[in-house]
Amino acid sequence: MTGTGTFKYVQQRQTAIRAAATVFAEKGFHGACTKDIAERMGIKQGSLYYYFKSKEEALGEVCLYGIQNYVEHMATIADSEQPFEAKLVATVTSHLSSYRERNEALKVYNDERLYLPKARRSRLKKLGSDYRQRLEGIFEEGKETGAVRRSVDCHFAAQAVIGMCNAWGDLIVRDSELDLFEVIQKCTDLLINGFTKQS
Amino acid sequence: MTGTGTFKYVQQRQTAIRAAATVFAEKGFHGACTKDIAERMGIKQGSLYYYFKSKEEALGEVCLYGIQNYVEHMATIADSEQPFEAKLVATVTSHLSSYRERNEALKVYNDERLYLPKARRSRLKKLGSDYRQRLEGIFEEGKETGAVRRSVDCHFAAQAVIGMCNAWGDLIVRDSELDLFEVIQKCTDLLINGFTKQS
DNA sequence: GACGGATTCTATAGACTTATAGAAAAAAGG
DNA sequence: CCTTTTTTCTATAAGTCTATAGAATCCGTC
Repeated sequence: MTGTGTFKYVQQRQTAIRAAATVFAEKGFHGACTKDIAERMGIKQGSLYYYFKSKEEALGEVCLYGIQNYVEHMATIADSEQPFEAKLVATVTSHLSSYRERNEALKVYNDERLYLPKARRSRLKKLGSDYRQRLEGIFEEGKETGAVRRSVDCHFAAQAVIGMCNAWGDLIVRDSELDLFEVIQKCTDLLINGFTKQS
Repeated sequence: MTGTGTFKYVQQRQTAIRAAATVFAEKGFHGACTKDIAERMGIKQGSLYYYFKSKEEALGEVCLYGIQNYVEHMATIADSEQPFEAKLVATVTSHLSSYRERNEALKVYNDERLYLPKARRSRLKKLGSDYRQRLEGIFEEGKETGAVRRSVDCHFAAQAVIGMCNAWGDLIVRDSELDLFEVIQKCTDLLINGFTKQS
């Protein structure tokens, strides 16, 4: 039935998650139908239920897959021994790179997670707010070391970084020609000028 | 039939648009059903079609209603005789205020417009890109007068402003306790520090 | 090549939605 | 108060979609 640890099963479930990510990103959770997802992975609609108990479960897996990566990465960045600016650059780089690597999953997390059943949503919410808090911590640390201007509101700053990354992430997903490193460069430029003391 | 200019008709169509905005914002275009919208305005599902030819038309009207306001306002700002910083503040203020005043419609424009039929979508797209171009123009002007740093990419800057406003707008719609003017204050602070020369 | 589990298929029940048609009610006008 | 117009209602056709059940196929192993 389900949950078997076969080789193919694990592999195919992964493809299923990616397929779902693509379709959800394109049509939204409610606009997408299970037939679309199944077709994209080359199986028939009914067969999809071999991998997911329900459409909602598929959404949950996509959302998790979307943020896992950069949320885990954040712990490393925050705990590292780098100066404020380097941490900020690392954060933006990690966040925006995730949009390229994981393609649509992160976008789906941002746009569709509120359609998840409550239990699953609050688990994800925790990951999200951990992320924000750690970022906030980076700003506070920056204030202590004198890198960040005294007048900066760290909570606001963290939110602004995330918001900006997501806004650009959307464009990155939509337009594959967009130069990722140019975007990273300009975002960090704006943020460093906006938040740090001029030397 | 339709299109009559009766008093009540005009008034009710307006309520219909607002009702649709709320429901679309909450459940997304595909997740919302015409019954939800009708109920919210106190009529039965079928009666909604007295005001809209289709669900898609409703979405179109909501999107238009969402941006009309601040897009029109932009022309005034761009053409005015203020220094760069004042124009930037005015833009952010106008954009974020729209989120409060027009409630969900602007959010719907951002999140759901891609589900519109092509013809309608491209008309809206034009409004959106006019907006961005004018904002870009403000930055270019700022560069000429020396307010904006030479290294700034005006196209990027305009996109960043819009992205940041939308990210905060989302939070503003979701959390009605958020202090609008505090957000405006901090956003403009970040942007001015990020893009202009320090005095 | 027969067995057993893993994977996919077909078919369908049941629920929900949009949009329309025509009747009914309400409001306006003379 | 009767007529006309506007607005809302009920009922429903036609379509779509999720999820399940049971049959069929694939595939490695003995």
